[in-house]
Amino acid sequence: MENKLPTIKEIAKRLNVSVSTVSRALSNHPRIGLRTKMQVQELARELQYEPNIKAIFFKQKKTYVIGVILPYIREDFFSEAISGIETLALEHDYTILFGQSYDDPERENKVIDAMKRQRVDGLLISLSKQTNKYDHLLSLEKYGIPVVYFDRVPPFEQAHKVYCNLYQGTVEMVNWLFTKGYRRIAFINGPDKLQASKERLDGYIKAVSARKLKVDMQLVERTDLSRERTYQAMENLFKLKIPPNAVITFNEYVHMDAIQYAQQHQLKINKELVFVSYANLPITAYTAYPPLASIEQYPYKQGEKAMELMIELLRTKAEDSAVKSYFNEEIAGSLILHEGT
Amino acid sequence: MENKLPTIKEIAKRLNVSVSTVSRALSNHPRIGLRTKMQVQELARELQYEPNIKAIFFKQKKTYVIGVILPYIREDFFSEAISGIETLALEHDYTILFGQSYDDPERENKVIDAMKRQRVDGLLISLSKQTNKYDHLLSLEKYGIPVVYFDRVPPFEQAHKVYCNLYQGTVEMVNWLFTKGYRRIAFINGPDKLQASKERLDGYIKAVSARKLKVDMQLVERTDLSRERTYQAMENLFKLKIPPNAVITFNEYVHMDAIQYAQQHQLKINKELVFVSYANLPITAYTAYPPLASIEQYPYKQGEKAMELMIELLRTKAEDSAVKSYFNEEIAGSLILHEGT
DNA sequence: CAAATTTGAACAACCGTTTGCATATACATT
DNA sequence: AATGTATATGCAAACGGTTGTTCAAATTTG
Repeated sequence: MENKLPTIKEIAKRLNVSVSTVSRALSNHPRIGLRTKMQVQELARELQYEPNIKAIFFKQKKTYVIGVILPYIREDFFSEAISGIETLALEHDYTILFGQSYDDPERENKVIDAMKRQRVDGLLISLSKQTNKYDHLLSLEKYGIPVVYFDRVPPFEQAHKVYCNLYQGTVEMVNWLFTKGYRRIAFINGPDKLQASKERLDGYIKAVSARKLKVDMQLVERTDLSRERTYQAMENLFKLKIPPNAVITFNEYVHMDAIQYAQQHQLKINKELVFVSYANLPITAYTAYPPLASIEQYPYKQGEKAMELMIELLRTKAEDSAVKSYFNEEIAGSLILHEGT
Repeated sequence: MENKLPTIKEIAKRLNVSVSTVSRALSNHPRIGLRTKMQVQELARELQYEPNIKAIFFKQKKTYVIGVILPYIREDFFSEAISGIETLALEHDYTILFGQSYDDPERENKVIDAMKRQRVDGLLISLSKQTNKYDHLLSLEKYGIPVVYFDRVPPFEQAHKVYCNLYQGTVEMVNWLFTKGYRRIAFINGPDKLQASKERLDGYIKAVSARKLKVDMQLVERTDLSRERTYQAMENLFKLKIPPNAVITFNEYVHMDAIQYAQQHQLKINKELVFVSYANLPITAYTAYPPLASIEQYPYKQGEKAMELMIELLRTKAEDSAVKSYFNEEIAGSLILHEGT
């Protein structure tokens, strides 16, 4: 029963020719006679022969496998991103090896090691929000495994990156709130370490100060993205003497937690205060209080772009590894207004 | 710069010994002298040698890679399932190769082929809802690549399966609605081909007839899971002379679409009619009208279980491939009531 | 018709590692 | 001194392919 996968040897033996002949016949080498070629090809078809890519890759020192590591596949943002990656990968005959870090640097390292052991051709990674040591990643590059970071990118220059710049989008969003008449705009930001937090904050400060207003740092809170910390942030904001009438949240998971807090505390959402956010996840359309506006971060596009760079890196690697410049691909986030505002 | 990954040969050359000696020294073979062993091990450490697992696997004819194919990673159900798979896989030193079918049999086959080419040790798959040909899958098993189906399982017996039985849960859910006083219970089912649809319907019919009531087939609708078809189903139900006062939806994506329809048509949700569903996704907690009750299908557990079976299959494969019985693992879905009912 | 050229196919090395078997010392035993 | 026996190491084959080189036969050329 256990039909072994047919090999080139098997074909050679049956046809009484050498393996090299079979190999060449299959790849249509001109030095092989027509008769032999036909015979080999027919038998191959008959046996449903498929070359053992592992053996070939092994020789070529390529695996055609790209590792992808992201924090939580549950988050729509990342499942969209991996879809972009996968689709492009498939088109170029790459396959993707999957791993989650669960925002835990230790697990992240474990997964990185597993991928290294599997000898992936390259690695796409969106960093855990806690990651602050980069040796594991850097060592990959030393061994010739290119790494492209996307969305959650490291703070240093020497890396290939794809991310969404939120600075301009944030400025736009704040301006939009101002034109709608909201003056007291709170901002619940994410973890300090993330570049994305810095960009958002810079945009916020820029937009507020452009109105010749002093930035009130009491209105700027921070959350580690846990529900508890978000509740805490909301509490701090709403016990202020003059509470905000608009809240910008770091992303829509924070948004939903903030909304829940607001509901529990009888705040009149969309009346006495409004919410705007980042990510523009489709799921919010189904929720009771979607953000009035949200900044689209194009996860699918980011994934695609990251994979595109990877393919480029792998293509040029062989040629001149001397030219060592880094890709730094910025996708501008854009403000999406939701219905009925 | 391009530090090649060090090989056993490299070490052998530097120490002027043979590769076999190095290999044995590293695996602590007793026939190697202490001095040599130490030298080899030290140099290995120094060069940060790591064995090329690909070469070893190639020899062993194992890859330690398990393919996972599912319809849409975006759906929480599947991202939970893959997390269960991944975690267990990692514990057993397996890595997972990822692919989505997007519910398209053609793409499904492409991905299956890619996985076959990559010579995965085994395949876990949740079928596309359109799949009705199984040759691609069956051919894998012929070549000794075990396949375990989860959640969306094929209709025939000869396959390893893990799924959630919804029959009993559905009976419970209908009974619960009855005790709450709802008598006119509609049912928006999913595609006929899915076993899951059949189970749900059987449970519904069983529970209704157990009350000595005649099953009114006007109350049973079907959707292909698209928003349009769900709207259509809702329309059919609510133009009945006596419209339902409770609706069971196939899953929570259908639920959310149905809710949207209800809102658009000024139906008084949770007043003149109530909704219950399947899947029990956490996201519904954030929505305006979560289902009053939902049947938990334990995606994480299903993923874990499927991987567990796979590990078992791979473990026993070597031994006696004669014993060819199929695993058929049923996990009972359970009714979860939501707050405030 | 011998020499040169083309054609078709086999040989062998290689990728990195493991492992059964052979070999070469050194030492102990008759 | 001859034999036996550990002990430590090397050789070579194997996994499934690719590819540069060699070699023999068939064909063309002068």
